[in-house]
Amino acid sequence: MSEQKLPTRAEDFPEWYNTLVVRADMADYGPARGTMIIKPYGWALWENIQAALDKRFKATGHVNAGFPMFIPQSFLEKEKKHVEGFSPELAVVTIGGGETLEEPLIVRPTSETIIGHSYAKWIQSYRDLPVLINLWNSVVRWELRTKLFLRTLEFWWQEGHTAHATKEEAEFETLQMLNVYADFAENEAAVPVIRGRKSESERFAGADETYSIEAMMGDCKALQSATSHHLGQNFARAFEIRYLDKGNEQQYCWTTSWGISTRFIGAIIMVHGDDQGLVMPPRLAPYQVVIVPISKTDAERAAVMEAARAVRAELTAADIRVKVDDREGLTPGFKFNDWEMRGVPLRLEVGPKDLAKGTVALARRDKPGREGKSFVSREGLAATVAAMLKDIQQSLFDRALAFREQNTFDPKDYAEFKSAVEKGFALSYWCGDGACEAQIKEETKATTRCIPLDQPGGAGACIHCGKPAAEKALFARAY
RNA sequence: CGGGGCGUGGCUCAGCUCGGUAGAGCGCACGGUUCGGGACCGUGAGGUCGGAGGUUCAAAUCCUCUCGCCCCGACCA
Repeated sequence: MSEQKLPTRAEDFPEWYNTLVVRADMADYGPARGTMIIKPYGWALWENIQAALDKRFKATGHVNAGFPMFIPQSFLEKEKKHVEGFSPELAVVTIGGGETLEEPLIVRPTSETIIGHSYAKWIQSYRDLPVLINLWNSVVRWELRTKLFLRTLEFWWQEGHTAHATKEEAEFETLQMLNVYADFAENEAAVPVIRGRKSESERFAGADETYSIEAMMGDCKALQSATSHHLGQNFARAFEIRYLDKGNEQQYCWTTSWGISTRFIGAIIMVHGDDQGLVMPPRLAPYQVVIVPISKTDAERAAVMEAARAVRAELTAADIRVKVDDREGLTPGFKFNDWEMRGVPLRLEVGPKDLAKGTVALARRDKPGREGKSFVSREGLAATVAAMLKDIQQSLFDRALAFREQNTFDPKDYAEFKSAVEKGFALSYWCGDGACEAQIKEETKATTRCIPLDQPGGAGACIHCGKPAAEKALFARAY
């Protein structure tokens, strides 16, 4: 149950987020610093995210498997850049069963190394390729500053790991999965994203190329929402993942990895949420419709509850996820606010007046007050509701896209650039030089989020150093 | 790790300066009146005041140590 008054996004966005996540029953703090408990309501959202993604992974030929959480320390050390990238944030087990271990075990921060070990054993011939495996698991990274869903010591995610015979196939896979993520984000979560390539400094430790989808949050900061890595032959060489080609020659495989995490829940919250609370995209919402029965007398209550259950049955039959709020002792007004905070896309009210008229009241979460409220006939209700959910889904996407475009700038010079990244995204020509990038970061706190795949074409001068630049980069302050 | 703040019922906090019977609001339980936008009344349960040591006739309050958490700076899906 919820209390009143959430801080507004305008007055304190981080506080709005922290309060909301806990109040809306999405998650709670774990007892160990930086850990997170995902509560049933939050996990229900994650399950819907998983289902939407898993369907897409299967459709592109992938299969799921389970890999160990513990990785021999020596594995991490086999790929040089990979160790360097991850060693500061590893959790290491040194004691097991009361004995000091001969070789410490790493709690997986990601599974490239143990995958590499296995693929080396499994792959002998070009006939064994490609290997297309996905893992649903949790990983541990010892972060210093944590925030529920966005950065915690342990987080849940999926990591895909594939091995291919050629560079081209691996490249295709990397971009294919990037597109899967973009499709999921936009069409399931109603989160508009920018697909792009990471700069060298933002690249995954051990990758030749990292791609990401980037989204704008309600405070105009960027959130990397999923990544897809072309690992080249780096892990193949480190772990001896080789195959015999048709000409009977040993070749190193080309591998990829790609992931999206519970962090994406943070994106959903920060993209769609408003000052009333969460706004769940209908396609992923744990409950798409909440029915609030309204009655005074016992007789009314019995009749209203019967109608509520009948409506639930009708909507459930149409594959709509419905919750009847039959809690006693709470006023309807309280329940309205409660479910608005939890972000249920559509509220359905059934009261004595509706029974008399053969109607129900519908209130859209995306449109507050009278504007979003309508009274509709019980006839054909499932179709009415389904259409409205579809409309809400679309309007959430449209609104988020408009917001991003409104806050994305094309600065003419570096002075304009500086104020642009204070306010939102800046799309600017950039020379690609790491030192230049580092200076921009120091001066503005903005980083290159990605080099968008969709480029305007042509060329220009780097927004910072003025050197010739072939591509525009997306700059923003980021989570 | 550097700087700042805080630990008192489930939650938010008051009490500490000036030592003397642990408080409030919210939440929770029960009873009643309510119910189409966050209802109200009554009754009640619940705390070794983060921990250890010290000073004192007496410590939430004073002293010492310790643990933990939050916020701000260097790394990150």
